[in-house]
Amino acid sequence: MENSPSSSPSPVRVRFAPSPTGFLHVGGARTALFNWLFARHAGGKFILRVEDTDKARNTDEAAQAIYDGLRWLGLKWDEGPQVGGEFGPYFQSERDAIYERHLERLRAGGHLYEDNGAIRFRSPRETVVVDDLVCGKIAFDLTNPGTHPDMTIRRPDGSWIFHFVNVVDDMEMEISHVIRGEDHLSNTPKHIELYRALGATPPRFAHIPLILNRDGSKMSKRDAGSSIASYIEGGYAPEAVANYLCLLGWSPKDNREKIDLAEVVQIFELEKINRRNAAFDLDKCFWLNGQYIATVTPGRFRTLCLPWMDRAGLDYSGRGEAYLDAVLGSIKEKIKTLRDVPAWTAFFFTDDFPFDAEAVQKTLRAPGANERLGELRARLAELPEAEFTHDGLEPVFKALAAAHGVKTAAYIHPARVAVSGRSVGPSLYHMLAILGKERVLARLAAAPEKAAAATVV
RNA sequence: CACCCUAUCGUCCAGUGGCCUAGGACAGCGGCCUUUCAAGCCGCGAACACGGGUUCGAAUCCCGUUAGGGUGGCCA
Repeated sequence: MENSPSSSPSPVRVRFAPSPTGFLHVGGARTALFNWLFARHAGGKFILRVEDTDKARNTDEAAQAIYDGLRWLGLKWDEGPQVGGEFGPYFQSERDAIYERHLERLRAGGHLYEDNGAIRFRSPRETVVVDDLVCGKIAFDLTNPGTHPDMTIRRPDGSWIFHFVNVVDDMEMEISHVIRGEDHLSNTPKHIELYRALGATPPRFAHIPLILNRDGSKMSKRDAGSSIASYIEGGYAPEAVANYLCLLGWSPKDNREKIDLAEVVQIFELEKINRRNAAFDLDKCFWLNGQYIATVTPGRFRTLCLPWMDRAGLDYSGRGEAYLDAVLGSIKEKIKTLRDVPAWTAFFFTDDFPFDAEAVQKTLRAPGANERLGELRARLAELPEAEFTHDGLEPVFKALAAAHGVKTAAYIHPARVAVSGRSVGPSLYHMLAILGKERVLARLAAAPEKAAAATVV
């Protein structure tokens, strides 16, 4: 009565089988991630199958969001659309002949009957035990047709119903473990009936808990953070999102939050997955993203930043790679998302940078600001080029402030706004050192005029 | 309505009979530092849903209640 594991070790083959809706849901992404982790851990295959039953229109476009999302997360599939494989086609819309064949087998076995033109599967009416890797053994009593009606597997128009094609595909593709959302748990006994009627041994099942909103409601398309695209567009690092998704229902058990995906592959086990639904905490994902950005290697950080700088039209190539890396290094531990990159770096690459109205009003137009900028410029002009470094600049500011009996901040703030147009940004001395003496002096000199000209809202 | 799953701080996760006056993280609050900050550092508040058992002993096991989620489609 149970779908017990076959005694002979079969290769691990798992699949992610989304329907192409035009976007990749975080819940789906996590299901894909867990499948991928399990496959990688076991040295098996991760397969992508597009369940586009009776949705022939725009399939390619709609499926693209899924490909993009999975690739972005780093989840490469071993078989499926665009990469091929021996078990294709990987679109249900192209597997009609296969379904027909199995339909005939069921018909020959006396498992089917017609109902108003639709085809139904006659349930054996037994108690079916699902032995789930996450949920344990669960007995479903299917003996009552009133509560468990025979499922339809084909519509009068010839199109197929999910339960049937899903089972046929998993069987044909030799899927060893079906790892899917818990919303399918109650359907699993029906699927097992189908496998048996088809003379097949059911795969192992692992139903993972669902991802809900913070308030416990079901996450819908419109909820913030429900689409993977929102993370791509929001300036998240894929490794941060993947890491966060791992932590929803699974944990390394040692209170670590930041953990490399490569390490998760090593220690991931389906049996350790929580059985409880998880609420999605966008704040924590955001925080984790900041942690990743602050600690990635300079090379990786540059790779993450460049698309954003390109999109903003920044010409960052003029001063060379060392300059670029110095600039990026100065903001790396400060920004929380890649979205911030253009605004935080634009002034490093052009003299025609915008001035923040509020910063101008509050700092540059403050009483005495112009005088201080003038004093500062005079002192910095005397500083040798070679000492235009963090350590060389700091004493100049301090000495100047001390001489006037004011806090160093009195010079720091106007200087920051003068050279960057903003009140927030990288550490000031580092920022000045990267810009270099010439540009700093020029900007200090130009600031009063710019402040006067700037439109304040 | 029936069946299934679940039930530890606001949220995520740890805890699998004694190490728990329950630990970590995010968020919140307070303080410190400071050259801005959505930075850093320190600290505080915050939970075992409820009721019965079992046991020398229960967050951990059992039963019930309640709550949340899922399924019951000719959606996937």
